[in-house]
Amino acid sequence: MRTEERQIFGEYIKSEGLKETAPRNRILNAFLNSEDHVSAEDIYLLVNRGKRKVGFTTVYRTMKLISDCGLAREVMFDDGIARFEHTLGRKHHHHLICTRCRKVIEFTSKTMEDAEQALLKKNEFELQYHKYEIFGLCKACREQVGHK
Amino acid sequence: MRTEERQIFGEYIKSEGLKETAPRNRILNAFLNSEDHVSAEDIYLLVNRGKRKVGFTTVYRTMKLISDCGLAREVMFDDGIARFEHTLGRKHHHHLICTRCRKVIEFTSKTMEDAEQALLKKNEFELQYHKYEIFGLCKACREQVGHK
DNA sequence: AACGAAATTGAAAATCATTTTCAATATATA
DNA sequence: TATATATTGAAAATGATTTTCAATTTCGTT
Repeated sequence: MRTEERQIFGEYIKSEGLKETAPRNRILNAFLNSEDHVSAEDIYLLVNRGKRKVGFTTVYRTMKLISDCGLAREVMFDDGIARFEHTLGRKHHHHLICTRCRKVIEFTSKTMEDAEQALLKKNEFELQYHKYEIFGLCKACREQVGHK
Repeated sequence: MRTEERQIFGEYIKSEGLKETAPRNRILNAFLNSEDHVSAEDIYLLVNRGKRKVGFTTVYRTMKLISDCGLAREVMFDDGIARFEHTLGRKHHHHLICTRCRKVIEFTSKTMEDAEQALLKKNEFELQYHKYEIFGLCKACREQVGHK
């Protein structure tokens, strides 16, 4: 399973003159089996549920490789913790983030994309990357907090 | 000058049972005379150009007071450095950020706001705050880098 | 004008996510 | 299989920000 992702990672490793190792494979698997928006700590905990241990340092380093080869994108919300989301075969999106339960909803909007294009042209700005993050309360949390 | 801002700060200080001090006034002045998007370090340097010195700690603490009383908003781009922008009499906006020269252009867009409202309703999400940051190269940097 | 309770200051230490260092270990090519 | 090179992970370093705490300042009250 996840053959395509493994292959991409393997080829990247090879093309960079790096080596395939057990810790790297363990971390890649943990990431591939994770849901979106996992932090380095999340991966560290997932990977170390079993007998053999992997250090924090290796998790950070390997997540960088996984990002560099295009399987993940690092996103930084404003709690100062880097999180990783899957990118293979997914289209670019933005986030609705619940500040109470930390649930993340992804969204895209053609209208917004068009407005952004116009804005870039008007300001003669060359896009590198962008983030649109909307923080608030999700439906479930709104109900629990009593905001109807 | 900046009477209104000073008054707002003074009243906030009083209403919270805090005290007016020289360091606080010096920091407030530095912020009021600064352009937008200054970091704590920027303020620290501005405030300490003269004879009497103010510590880093006090700058951080006072910038928090200035934010709490509504004169500033703390914004966090993704370089991990908190910056402060003026809020009095300014309307909410988003940012185009040049990754080369760090120039910041503010923008607003009715189209995007409307799209956001629709999105919030559709996801039954209650907005707390949001950020739309577009990173890239400004016109000047594009030319210097040779991207026509 | 001085008193004293309460707030403030700032230097140094603590925090916290992440990165670097470096000696010991593992990989893969010849 | 040897050997050069990459990897690992514990511990120390980093860098922005926060906390601690003893010394100092403020301000309402004498």
